[in-house]
Formats: sequence, C-alpha cells, structure tokens
Amino acid sequence: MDELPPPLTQNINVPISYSLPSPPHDLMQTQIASDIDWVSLLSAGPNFKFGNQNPSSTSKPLTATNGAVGLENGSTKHKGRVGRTKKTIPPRIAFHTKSPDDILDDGFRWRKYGQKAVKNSIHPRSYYRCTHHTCYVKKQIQRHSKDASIVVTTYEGIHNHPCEQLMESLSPLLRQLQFLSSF
DNA sequence: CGAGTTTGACCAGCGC
DNA sequence: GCGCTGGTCAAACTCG
Repeated sequence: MDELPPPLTQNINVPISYSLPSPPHDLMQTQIASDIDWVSLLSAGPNFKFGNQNPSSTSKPLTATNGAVGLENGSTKHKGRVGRTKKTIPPRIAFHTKSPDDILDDGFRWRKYGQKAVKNSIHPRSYYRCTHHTCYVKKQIQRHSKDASIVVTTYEGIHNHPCEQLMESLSPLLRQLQFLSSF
C-alpha cells in the first residue's frame, strides 16, 4: 500500500451516507484509496456503507487467544497471537486524506494497540481498534511515503454499534421527542 | 484509579 | 529452512 491507487478519477466529499459521520475537515477532500475495495466502493453508489459487502465480518477476530507462557525466570511473557490462521480478508476501505492531523475524527472512539515502522516509508503505521466492547473494527493510519501531507486511513470491518458522537449530538433531540411523545 | 499510549517482543505468512 | 515483514500482544508508562 505504498502507491496511490491507479488513476483516481475523482475527489469526493464524503457524505454522511458513507458512514463517516463528521468529516473532520471542512470540505475534506477524500480520495478512496483502498487497494482492495476501492473499485467496488466507487461503483456502489451513494448508498454504500462500509463493509456492507460482507456482513459476516462483524464476527469476532479469527483468533483472540493469546499465549502466555512461563519463562525460565518465572515471569510470564506473552508469545504473541497464537494459532493465527490464514485470514479471510474482511472488508477494508482506505482513504487518502490531505490533513495535518494523523487521526481523523470519524465519531468513533479508538484505542491504539500498536505502531510499526513499515518498509519503504519513513512514517510509522499506527494500529487502532474501536473501543466499543462488542465492536472489532480496526483501522490503520499512516502518512503517505511520498507526500507526508496525505494521511492514509484504512478501516477494516464494520461497526456494529451507532456512532457515539452522533448519538451524543442527537440525544437532546431524542429526549425532547420522548418527552413530547409522552403527551 | 481507570483509560489510553508507548514500545519491545513475539508470531504467522510469504518469498527466496 | 531462513530471513524479512506486517500485525498483534501486553507490561510499563502517562494522563486526567
């Protein structure tokens, strides 16, 4: 994922129907850049939702078990992910976003679980997981190797819960509706 | 004190 | 089989 996707024909402003609840930057110019699914996304039209292509991917990660093994000194030390199998590729969408900020405020809460230097890039790749306890969506964030002003954000999986930020902003309205509907 | 981040280590997959 | 690389874990640390 080092190269920009071939001849991107368009810049798009991500509408809310694309499940990016709040474009982090005004008139954010976002290019669909997934090396995997960007063609299907482009062809899917405005009703496309991330991950709709494969609803089964809301299931748990392939293997969540970790090996913690005893060391000779008596301490325990994890041995990384055990039993990892050849993984079926979940729906992945990547964006090229021109932004000084690495992290797009997409309305969901993310917890960083790793950072890694990647080959052919001076910029490290950061790994994030959705903090929602039943949600296993992941995203990777990396600056483009050739243009540091471009942030490549890759989403993997589907959120199985509403956007918290959106719900927060809607909650006063919902309360008002509930109140009014009680009459 | 809980939630989130940093970071070094570990593991699987892949190419040679 | 070996080395490289990407992805993940979890202890230690930071922050509010």
